[in-house]
Amino acid sequence: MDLDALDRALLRELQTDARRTNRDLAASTGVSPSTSLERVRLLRERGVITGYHAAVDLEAVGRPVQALISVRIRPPARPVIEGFREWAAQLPEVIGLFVTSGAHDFLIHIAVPDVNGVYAFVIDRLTERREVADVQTTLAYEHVRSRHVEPAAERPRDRGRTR
Amino acid sequence: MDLDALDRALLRELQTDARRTNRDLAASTGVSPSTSLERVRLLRERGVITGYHAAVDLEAVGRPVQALISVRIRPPARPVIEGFREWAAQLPEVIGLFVTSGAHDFLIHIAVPDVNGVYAFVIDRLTERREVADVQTTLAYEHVRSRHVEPAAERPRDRGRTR
DNA sequence: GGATCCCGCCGAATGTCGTACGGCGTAACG
DNA sequence: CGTTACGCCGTACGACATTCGGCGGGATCC
Repeated sequence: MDLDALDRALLRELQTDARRTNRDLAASTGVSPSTSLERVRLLRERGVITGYHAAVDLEAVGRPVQALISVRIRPPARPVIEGFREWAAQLPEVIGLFVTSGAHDFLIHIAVPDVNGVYAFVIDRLTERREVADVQTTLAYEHVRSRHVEPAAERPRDRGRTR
Repeated sequence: MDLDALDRALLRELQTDARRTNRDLAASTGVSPSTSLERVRLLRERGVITGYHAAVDLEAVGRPVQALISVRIRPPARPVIEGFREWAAQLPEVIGLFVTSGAHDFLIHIAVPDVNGVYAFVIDRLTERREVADVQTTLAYEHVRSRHVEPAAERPRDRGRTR
């Protein structure tokens, strides 16, 4: 999976603003619109770009309080882990979750209207599940997402001309 | 900040696919294109939608290994916290970070090419900073993001007709 | 070393779309 | 019961996405 300079430029632009017009993309990357369109199509087809999503402000939608819930699952066997993951991932309070190593097996990121929502999530919802052996709650004062992800490996490919 | 059923429907659609055409949005929500366009414009203007971003596959860009690094900062004073946050947020390995309560002050989410990258991040980069008092590393086997965020408060507003 | 193949880039044409604007119906208010 | 205001709709225009054929440079093979 090699990405040349043009691919990386397109990825950077689209991560910053997925609604930029193809013409703008072409202009800022220095290629013709048809080329940038084809490259972006390939990036999607190859699975490099998995989708385009609108980002919403959690405060603006009435869920300003965030928390991280560490959960230990017993037994930590595959069916149990996967079952819990699917169940947790679609709870309305959950906006993300990690399957982790270490003392706990999950780290669940939730956003709720107030601190009571955090408490309710832990003592009402999580306790529904028998496999939950331990829970540890951490408030998140802020969640910063980096602007864009840079590809790591860079073996420059040079097929065709690079006008 | 009240969002009616149409706003919520538009938010749901745009979180799933930010590139859907306005005509499609209008058709699937049952309003005219001019109405959906105006509503989306208002959602952006009010700050409910903060942007549109392409999602990239971390494996496809050569960074398949993820980890969560808990960091304790000393002293946990505002200038120190904010300084560290700004510094950490723009490191290339970092794809997100939380400012947390509890035993640690930060939870840093990184994505790197291999496990050596995790080790290097901790012992090379983090040790550059004097304010880092303690570090704890957790591997993340998987990161699941929920499909979309539902607005919490729903006071139905009913301005104008709702054909 | 030269001819050939291949692949990616480009430019133009077409159908679709985003966007602004004027009018209207409904609901709320006095 | 008259008035006001707000949001929705339809239309028109300019811009855009998308497709297709052709071209040029690099690599390969003889």
